[in-house]
Amino acid sequence: MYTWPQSHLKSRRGGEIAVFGAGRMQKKIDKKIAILNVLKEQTRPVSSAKITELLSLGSLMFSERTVRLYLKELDAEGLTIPHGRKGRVITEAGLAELQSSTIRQLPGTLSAKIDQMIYRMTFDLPMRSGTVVVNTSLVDPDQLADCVEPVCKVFAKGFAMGKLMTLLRPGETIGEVLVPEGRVGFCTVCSITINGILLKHGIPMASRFGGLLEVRDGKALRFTEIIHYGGTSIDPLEVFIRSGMTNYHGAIQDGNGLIGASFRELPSESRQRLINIGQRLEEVGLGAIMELGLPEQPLLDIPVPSGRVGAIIVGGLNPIAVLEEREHRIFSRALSGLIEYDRLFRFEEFPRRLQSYL
Amino acid sequence: MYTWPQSHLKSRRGGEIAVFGAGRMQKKIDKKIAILNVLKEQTRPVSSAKITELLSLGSLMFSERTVRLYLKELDAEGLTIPHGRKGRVITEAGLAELQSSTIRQLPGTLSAKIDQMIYRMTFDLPMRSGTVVVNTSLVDPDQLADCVEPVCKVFAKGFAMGKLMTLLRPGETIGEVLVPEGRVGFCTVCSITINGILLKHGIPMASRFGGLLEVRDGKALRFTEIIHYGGTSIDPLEVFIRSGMTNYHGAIQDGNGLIGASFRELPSESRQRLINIGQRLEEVGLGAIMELGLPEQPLLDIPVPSGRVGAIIVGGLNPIAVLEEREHRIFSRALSGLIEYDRLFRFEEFPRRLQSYL
DNA sequence: CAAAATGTCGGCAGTCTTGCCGACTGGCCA
DNA sequence: TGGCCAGTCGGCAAGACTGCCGACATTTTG
Repeated sequence: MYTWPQSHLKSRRGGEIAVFGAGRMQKKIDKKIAILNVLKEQTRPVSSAKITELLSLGSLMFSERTVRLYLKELDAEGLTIPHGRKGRVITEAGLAELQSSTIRQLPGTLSAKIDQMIYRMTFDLPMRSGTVVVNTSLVDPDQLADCVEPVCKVFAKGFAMGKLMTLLRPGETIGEVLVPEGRVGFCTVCSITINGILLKHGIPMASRFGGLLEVRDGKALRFTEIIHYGGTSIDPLEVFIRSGMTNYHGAIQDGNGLIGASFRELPSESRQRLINIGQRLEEVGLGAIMELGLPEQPLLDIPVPSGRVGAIIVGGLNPIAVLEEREHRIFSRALSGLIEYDRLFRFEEFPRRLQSYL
Repeated sequence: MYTWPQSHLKSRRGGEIAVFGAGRMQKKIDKKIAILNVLKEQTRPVSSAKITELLSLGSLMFSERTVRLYLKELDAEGLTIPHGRKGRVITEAGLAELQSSTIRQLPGTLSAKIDQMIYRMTFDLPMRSGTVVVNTSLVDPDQLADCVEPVCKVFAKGFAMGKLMTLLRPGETIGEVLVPEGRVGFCTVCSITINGILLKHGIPMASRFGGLLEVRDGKALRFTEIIHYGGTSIDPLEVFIRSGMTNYHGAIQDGNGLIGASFRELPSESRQRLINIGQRLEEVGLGAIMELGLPEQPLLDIPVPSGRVGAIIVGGLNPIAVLEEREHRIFSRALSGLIEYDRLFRFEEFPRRLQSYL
């Protein structure tokens, strides 16, 4: 299956021509794989529109009609089966096919991991319960105690994702991270939790890139460095923090500094709904939207495709970055795992809670 | 010019559909802009084949025929003019058009900078003269003296780009970097010099990503982290080094460690020529090719598009990374500028030369 | 329960993309 | 000078992509 005629087709002259285009058949295969990949993540039948939407999260842009066309082909090949008008599900054969061709994927970029996490989290906004995605840092409790004040200030100034956090004791695990003896796990809500919540409300928010955001008087000014999620295996904010390129000191002092933030985009029609939901997020301590663009309008000079709006979301790892800035080497892991919402507490409680870990 | 019908075209039902695809017209515009961008960099007429080739350096994949089609349209719009069979050049109007739509570009990714540097360098392999692209690190001469041995070892073990380097005195400048009083500028040849040299020989080598390469017994094993050049504003290797994620200590000790390297690809037919040129590069102290894949074959599990081969190139910044690993904070700038080839000397001279800077 | 609303699917047609070919030009060599 | 080669160009047709529509199924509403 999927043997393609393999450009033997060098024309008499201009022999190189066939080389540059990846080849038609190859493109088709790639698209099929992409679709199967989306289907793989879902348990219930998915419709073509939904698939298109999910695909667009990963910057794959083709129309709903085209997706439907491919689905038809996939049906014919037995890789998917239609479930009436509910949509399609992937078959065993489809999974196998995916397996065999998964080798031609790049080693896990962050986008992939983000998608996964979004599917797995369960937080329900009206119920205020379920799991959220968190970042975890392993730190020496004494060093942490030293930095209680600036950490709280990062929250207070709104440079953190929401107002919530939690602490883990030695021996506890989160995802694949085990808190070792003599350390404490410092968890903050990861900003992609927002994406997850929005997706459950039918708003497909796509993460474009993470970067260092220059703030002036507490307002977002511009990105000084960026790394696209689609092109990295390591979390951009993690990198900037470890490299000591941030400047939270200034940010919490007088509102001028460099903080971690990320750029996302969503369909223009969802804008108003995002504003409504954003308000409710603030109420439950998960507010994170720093800026929201206008349809078609560049945001901080960053252009958005037509029909979409841009948004700036503050980085989840921000509070812990002040430790690194104080030359304390810490181990941070973005997207480390899921945690129940009711295990989180407001940052104001942080100093008191920390006592029991010292 | 370039007003597009702007998706008012919501169909009666399924109103969202039009949103996901970026729109046909938009796609066309993007392609035209891309072509104009290529043309802008060139002074002499360029043919459609050449343009396709250059375009493919930036992962834009469409066929030579398609480029020709667009060129025709551009001609008609007066943005380019055909120069007989030599090719096309961009017109004033074309440049203006580019200017006005340049706003919808992302802030300078590294790819863009790489392209620029490649065009500007002038090194000529047969003549062994001209300029090459270098990375510069500003370091305390005493700290540097401490690390002479490991630095030389990185070169000796072949974990550096070639065998050459140079030193700059306080007050000298390279690109936009000025060596301050009390520091010395440590320059190594940047690995994209290879791309530039190859391009002059008609081989379009595209840089895909930089990453941390795990070496086992001195052999490349796999990438543990990667960042695509197309998606970052900051040099990946710079980042990994600053984050302290490398392990040169091990690499030069027993051949097991983590070093900076980058993944590139080129057309399959160029493979043999690359081998030949690679040999000559070794002779002039610019050897950097660690691994070269086979056509169609994944290299270190990294797939390549059909008709292309992958290559692993060692990172130019590698020698200086040992300093960072010894906890010496240094300032490094990849792609800092151009320097004359004859100002470089072999690393064996490094200890002696350094004396005069102490 | 009927009517309306929402959402899926496939057909059709127009546009975009690309492989292939023949025509042509300019350079090189016998 | 004539023939061969390498490279460019445009025409043509097949294939891919997508907008638009009508046919239906399911859900919601009054």
